[in-house]
Amino acid sequence: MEIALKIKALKGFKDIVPGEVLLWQYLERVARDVFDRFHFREIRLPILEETELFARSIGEATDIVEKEMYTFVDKQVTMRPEATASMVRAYIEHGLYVEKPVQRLFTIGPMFRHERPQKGRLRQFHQMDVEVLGSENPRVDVELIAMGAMLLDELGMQVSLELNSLGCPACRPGYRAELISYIDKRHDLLCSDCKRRSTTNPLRVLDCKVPSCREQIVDAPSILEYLCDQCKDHFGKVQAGLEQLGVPYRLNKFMVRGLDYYCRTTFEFITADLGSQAAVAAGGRYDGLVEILGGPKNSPGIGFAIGMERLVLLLQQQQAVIPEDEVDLYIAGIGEQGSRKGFELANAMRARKFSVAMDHEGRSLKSQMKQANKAGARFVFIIGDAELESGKGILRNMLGNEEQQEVLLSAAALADALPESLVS
RNA sequence: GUGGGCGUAGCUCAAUUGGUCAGAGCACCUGGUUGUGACCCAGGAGGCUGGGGGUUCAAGUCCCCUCGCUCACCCCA
Repeated sequence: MEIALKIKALKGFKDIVPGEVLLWQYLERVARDVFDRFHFREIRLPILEETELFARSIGEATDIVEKEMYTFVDKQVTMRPEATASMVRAYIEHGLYVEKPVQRLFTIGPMFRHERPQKGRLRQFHQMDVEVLGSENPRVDVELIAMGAMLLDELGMQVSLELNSLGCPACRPGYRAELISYIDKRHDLLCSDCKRRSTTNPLRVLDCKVPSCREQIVDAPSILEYLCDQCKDHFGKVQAGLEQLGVPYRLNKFMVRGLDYYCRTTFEFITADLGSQAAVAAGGRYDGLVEILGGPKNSPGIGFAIGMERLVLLLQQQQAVIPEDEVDLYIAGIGEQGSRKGFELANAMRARKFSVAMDHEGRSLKSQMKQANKAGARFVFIIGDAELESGKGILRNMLGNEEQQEVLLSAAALADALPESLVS
């Protein structure tokens, strides 16, 4: 170890080093392309918001708000634990609903939750968040879900889609009461967590992983049987739409949400390859949220978030196409004069849109060739005393075997000698 | 907040019952006749074995404490 390098990144905070960044960029590139095809526009949002925003939207009693937020207590501001609240805040603040009745937005960036880190779960993590604000049409639900499926498919992900409806303020309370009475009858047979849940968040009992609890809830009342006519109709159209587009899904009447604002359609794209962090993307409808945050009444919304760390983990373990780092041209100078000329050419070639690498440490030609190879250079241009003398450098094709040619020591000649496909 | 696993070179890991055990592979650097990569060969650099204390003639190797990492629970993307 060098000098006291004692300061390390915080627990749950990770550097994404250059070798991994390629994968992240690939992920973002594919995602932006898909979002664009579905005509979503990017919005960039602040990372810090008033604490109140999250308390009101996510819910005071949720775990996120109760114990996982990074809050500056003396300032009443919080590092965002998710993006939907900010998205809706911006939607209201800028009157976006006036500019365009239905807004289709996405944002990409870091989120912060103070949880114990584990596989696929960090304290600073990254999400791609997609939202449609201003439409209640079930076709929007279908389109959004289909987009998620298309994105994951294009990334080569093996995931499955689970779907449920949570009802609305008109029908959920009735169901909740039924469920509570069902749970209470079996209270003694539940695990300790579920005993606690039965009062704090009874719906959570439905997705407990303890086998004995699962046995108890197999016959629990299903929300789907308690949906009001409007919700039932809406959910039916969502399912029909998914079938029309050929998006496979599985009904999961036990799937619930951790955030208060969700209603009606909820869905998760899950994988079996990430340990306990199975959800790579999840979301749902939140028709009351805009109004709760002070926006216009009757402003429905739906969206979902994609966990980028989780996707990167999957890409890595599924050994998906890992893009390689490479440069077009490596300039190898021999001796002070040669590297001096090379230095000038490198700059000129970069101005001509070629990516160019060069060594400044006075390495031997052999060493520079090795560097060029490692950098993934397509071509190496060699300039030494002899070349300065003749006015022509040696252009070597690194992909072929021993293919070399002489090229005048000028950026114009060099650019002509290189394949046009390299120009970026 | 609760539980389990683990901490030896940049990375992945070895080191018999505590006694040349501080190593290998990869990566890195330099060479293999004057100025040419990938493969190969030869050298080299790199670790106070996470930190502190204890037991012992002797400790990566045993005990205690501490810090860190990791997986899982809770919860969630």
